[in-house]
Amino acid sequence: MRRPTLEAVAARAGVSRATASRVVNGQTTVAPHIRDAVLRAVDELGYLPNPAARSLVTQRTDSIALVVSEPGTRVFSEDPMFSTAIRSASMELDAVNKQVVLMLASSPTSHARVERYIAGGHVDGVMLISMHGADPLPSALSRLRVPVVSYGRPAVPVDIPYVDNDNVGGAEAGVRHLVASGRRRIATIAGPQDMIAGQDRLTGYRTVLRDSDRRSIVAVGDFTRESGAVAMRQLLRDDPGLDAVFVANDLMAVGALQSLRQAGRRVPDDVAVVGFDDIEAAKYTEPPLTTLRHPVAEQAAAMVRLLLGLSEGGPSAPVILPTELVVRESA
Amino acid sequence: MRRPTLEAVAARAGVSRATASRVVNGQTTVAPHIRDAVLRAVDELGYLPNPAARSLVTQRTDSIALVVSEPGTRVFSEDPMFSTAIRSASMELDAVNKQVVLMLASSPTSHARVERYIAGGHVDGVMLISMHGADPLPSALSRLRVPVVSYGRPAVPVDIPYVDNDNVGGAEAGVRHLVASGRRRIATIAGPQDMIAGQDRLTGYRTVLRDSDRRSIVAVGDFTRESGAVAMRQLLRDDPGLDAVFVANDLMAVGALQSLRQAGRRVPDDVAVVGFDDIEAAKYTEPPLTTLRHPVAEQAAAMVRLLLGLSEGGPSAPVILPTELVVRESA
DNA sequence: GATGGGTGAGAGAGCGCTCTCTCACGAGAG
DNA sequence: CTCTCGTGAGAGAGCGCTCTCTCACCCATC
Repeated sequence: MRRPTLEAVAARAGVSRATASRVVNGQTTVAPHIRDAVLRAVDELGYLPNPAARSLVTQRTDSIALVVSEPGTRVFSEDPMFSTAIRSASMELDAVNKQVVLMLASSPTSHARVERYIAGGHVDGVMLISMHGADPLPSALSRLRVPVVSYGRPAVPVDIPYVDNDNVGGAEAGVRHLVASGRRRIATIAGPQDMIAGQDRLTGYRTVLRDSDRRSIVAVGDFTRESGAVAMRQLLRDDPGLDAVFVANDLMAVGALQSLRQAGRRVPDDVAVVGFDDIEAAKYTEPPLTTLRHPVAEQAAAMVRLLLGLSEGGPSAPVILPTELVVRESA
Repeated sequence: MRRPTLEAVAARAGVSRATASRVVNGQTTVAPHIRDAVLRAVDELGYLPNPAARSLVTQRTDSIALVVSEPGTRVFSEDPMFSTAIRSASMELDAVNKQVVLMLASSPTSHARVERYIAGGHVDGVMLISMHGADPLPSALSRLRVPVVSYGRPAVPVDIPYVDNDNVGGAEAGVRHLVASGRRRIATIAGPQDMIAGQDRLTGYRTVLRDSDRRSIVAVGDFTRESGAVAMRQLLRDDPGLDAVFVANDLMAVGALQSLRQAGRRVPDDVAVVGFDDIEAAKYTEPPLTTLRHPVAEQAAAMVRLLLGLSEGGPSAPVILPTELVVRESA
């Protein structure tokens, strides 16, 4: 006993399959009483259109791939940015009745699989969250004839519209806050330099330090708490006299705070700390973290709109969202 | 200029469409030289099977829905359990070439949408992450003729195989640890009582307290940091003399630690704290958190295997995974 | 009263694939 | 040398839907 087909609905309503199809798809060129008859039949039979059959002829799938490329296990699970972005994009797509196909690509094998999948026409569009510079996916996907947008500026110059936040400007604002509060020796824990966010936030730091005649003191982390803790210990060895540190994301700032505590430095009295992202956890550190807020959910939603607009020939200019300094107790 | 079809491949290789199909689908009843000719044609044309056409006849979609039901915005984004589970399930499904369709259902509207989607035959199976007791989805989905498995025991008794961790046993171990270290007045911050994890962890707490002749002191949170902070303040008001608190998850424990700090209590000297989950952040609290670890990734992977087994008539007995006490400095 | 245009419904051709059924052919047995 | 059987390849039906094309019918117009 299989599922009812449109044929069955048409038969029950006493109309042709074509008319039933028109009603199901909401066309208006159907007389009201016929329309009602069809809808009643749909209801009685519990009819639901077969998506495969529909896709076959319409050449649409009504689903969108959300590709998260090269997610380090820890980072993906721990950094709430991912889940926030995924959630927001998902809700935005739900609203227009598109489904989200989630693809996590970490190995060359899985990159190839993703590429084949997209090329195979399983989805109508792709949202790419790719942070890593060496990632082959942005260029690979941009060659396909599927609309692609990116969350964050792609690391390699490639013709993909994207939505990003103002990483440089945010970093500048954070470091300027430290300068303004009289800090002299301002270090930074930078993010990975093969990621745009890592690069840009370091650029912002350097710009302000240069303009205010201070020396850069740089350690590099990989956006995990652990790397933040390690980098902070190294900075304290390199320059025991530092009195502030700008950390490229909150997760690393959490690690840095722990290292400072273990080294006996008081925050903010001895060392001021500014983070980046304003994750929820930033309110619960000891002391609460001064950081730069950027609208992750809005960025993801904007990305969805960009993608949907693209399929309708809309504009494909990058969207850059602003960043806001949130002052708490750490600086 | 559309994509090459199997017809084109067959023509190029000089065989029938049926033979080309056999080769593409890896059947062995094809002579080697013909097989090679077809594969060469596939390669030259860049042929990829049309998934809609294939699904239409095979009645399979090779994709699995991952339904996260009723995720409070904050909890979903902040609790790393979700991303860990999603990641693990996704990787496990990738390995068998199944795609993950992610559906977040939070409102009655979206519940209906999910149900229609599943009933519509878009997917071959469903993995349900539903924590809320009043959630209509478990029973709704179990009525469909699609295999369904659940991450965590469903709150309402319903015939869905599931994988869960030993919440009761874990809570007992945590509280026993507090008893063994000589704590007298042991409170708890319980999780929401319409969630199984909330109920079971409270049950474990109560059992041990009863067995050791202590009085229960209970506040209830909703698994967010904020609610943990609020609950802790309330407990301190209710019983200023408490010397330990068992918190039903780490996120709430983070909030509780903050409230204890603000109230001037030292941890663990004045008040010992035990959490639950062992999220990464537990290592970075001040002081680091003693907690109960359970294997989220393994639980998700086991859920995938359960689902895949189900479609092949495998067993559908619930799987319960063990929990382990991780002693750090907070208790 | 004949003609023209507009509207609503049906007929039927595919979309690209899988799979059953059929058939051709060659080898081995009698 | 004929018959049987097994193996490998082709023919063709159909999966369930959309959409174009066609046509019937009604009303307004001259």
